[in-house]
Amino acid sequence: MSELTRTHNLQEIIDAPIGTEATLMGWVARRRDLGQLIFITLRDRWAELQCTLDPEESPESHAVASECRGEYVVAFTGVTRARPEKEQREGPGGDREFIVQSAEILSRAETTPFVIEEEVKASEELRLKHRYIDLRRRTMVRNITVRHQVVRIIREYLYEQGFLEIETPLLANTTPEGARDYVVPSRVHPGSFYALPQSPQLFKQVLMCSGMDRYFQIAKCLRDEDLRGNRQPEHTQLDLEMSFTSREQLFGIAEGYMQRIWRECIGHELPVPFPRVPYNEAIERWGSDKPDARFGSEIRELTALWQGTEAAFVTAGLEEGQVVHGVFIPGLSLSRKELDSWTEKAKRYGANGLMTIETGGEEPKGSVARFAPDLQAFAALAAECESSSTGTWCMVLGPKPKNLKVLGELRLKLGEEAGLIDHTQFAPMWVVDFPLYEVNEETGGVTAAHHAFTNPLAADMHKLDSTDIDELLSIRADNYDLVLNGVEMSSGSLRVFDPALQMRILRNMGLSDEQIEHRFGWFLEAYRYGAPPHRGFGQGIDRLVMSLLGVDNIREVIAFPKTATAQCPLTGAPATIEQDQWWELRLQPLK
RNA sequence: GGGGGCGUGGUCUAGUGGUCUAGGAUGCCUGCCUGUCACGCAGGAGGUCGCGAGUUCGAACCUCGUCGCCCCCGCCA
Repeated sequence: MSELTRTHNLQEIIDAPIGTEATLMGWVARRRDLGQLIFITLRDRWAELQCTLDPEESPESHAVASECRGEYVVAFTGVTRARPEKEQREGPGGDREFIVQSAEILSRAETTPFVIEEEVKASEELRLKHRYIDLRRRTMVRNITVRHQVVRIIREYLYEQGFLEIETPLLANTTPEGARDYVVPSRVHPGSFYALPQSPQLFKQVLMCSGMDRYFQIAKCLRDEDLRGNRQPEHTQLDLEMSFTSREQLFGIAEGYMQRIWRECIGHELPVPFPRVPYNEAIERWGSDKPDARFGSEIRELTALWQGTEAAFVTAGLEEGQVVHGVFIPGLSLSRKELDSWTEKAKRYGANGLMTIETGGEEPKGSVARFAPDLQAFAALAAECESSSTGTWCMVLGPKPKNLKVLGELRLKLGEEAGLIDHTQFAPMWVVDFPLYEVNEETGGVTAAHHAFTNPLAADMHKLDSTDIDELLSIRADNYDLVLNGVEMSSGSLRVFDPALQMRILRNMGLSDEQIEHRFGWFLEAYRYGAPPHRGFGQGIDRLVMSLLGVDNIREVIAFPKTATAQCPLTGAPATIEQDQWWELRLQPLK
């Protein structure tokens, strides 16, 4: 092979003055052989450029180009020239071509398993099996590049703010709660196992006890649970923790880098501060702790509008103390068949049925329009909520919590159906003050809703010693989720830094002092030698990049993702191990 | 753990019991072509219809099992 050196990448030669001499290297994206003239579209990570091989210019190069096939790696030496007037094209490099004076094939390529094109037709499985080929596609280059930019911006921003980037172990201990752990057998200690961290939670809190003050890490988090379109067994998280700081200061940090990311990556200005919405209010208004606020149609209580109705089932429900809630979907009009399908959906979410009233039309329509005591009132309320009275009220009758849950789900689907969601918009919000505890279905007692190290809200601290389950469940935590377009982006809290308070919370969860000592002893001890108040959060990087790029599959923003069954089609992982490895680890598979 | 969808030349797909000797597009190979840019034109090669069993005179097509992929619920920060 020759001693050629690349002088320019394709973006550099496109940006250079016409007439620049260069040696280019890249992949043959396309070859157009006109018999005499041959055009080769060269591709690298940066760009694509048309290279012209004219036998009158260089017979040798032309001969080499005749041999070139798709995905051959070539080196071209020559000079850029302005394209003839009529041959100019829109887009980067469309004004020029590269006249090749000397050509060399650096590497030949077999026919690829699928065609490299933007609108990729190959199955995802095949793309993953040959991911190195898939990653040559412009969209994948863009996704991976934007991901890089996101991480770079986060790092730069946090360095400016005085954060220390500190690594924590991957070989750690099993976490007492949460998801299933990935475990790693210890050869040195047969029968003992490390667990791969579900997050660096305990380490980062202990780092605060060390006085590290402002910590962050771009950390891999691992959990052995079933996968989804936006879940992978290993995902990347911005893990962050700060001492001596208020909630507002912490929000300012997150808003700072979010704003910078959106501005620099896609030129979109996110207004700060993001709205702060208490958990209880989010549930009331959107029926969800992660509301999609890109559209209105918030949930309204409509019980009053049903007083005096002739519909027996409604009257009966109201007498039992049930209530009516609804969402108004502007522009929505349901056929008989569509209504049945939506009713089916509502029932799947737990409702007894779906009541609709279509307003704004000539005739009153909808499944319960004829029972409405005052149709005008529905139209008027619609106009007040959505500044339009043309559309459909979708209502459910039942206990309030169930109504809110059902409508929370329906609202999203109906909003999508009615085209109310502007997919170019971003609606971030902080949802704050979640319940500290939730009911533990197995024991009937309470367990930590988020994790056991979340500090209660100061105003609710006095309820901690209550023996009443409902009282305990009403305790709010000093925690917060960053929600964007209905997706949870990050989650964090003020941590318990008083060992005595931590004990009370763990005891409320039904743990004995022995269990607490065994599971969290080392951690609680760290808080006995001078612990600062501190708070932090973890932010999912994969989901952030998905949202930024508007893609709905997490695999599109990860270079080497796993399949839905947690396998890697490229490497074949996970795989069996050799007999001597079993032996060395003192393990054997169960029959 | 449960439910649903898919599996046909390299790739994407048509085909719902006999018309299939499996069609198309794209890719690949050969030839022709000096301004193409999804180049064009002509010709050619390429298939265990995921795998196994069954039903049937006859199966890409129906049934059962199995494997793989995707989506949803459970689960999961």
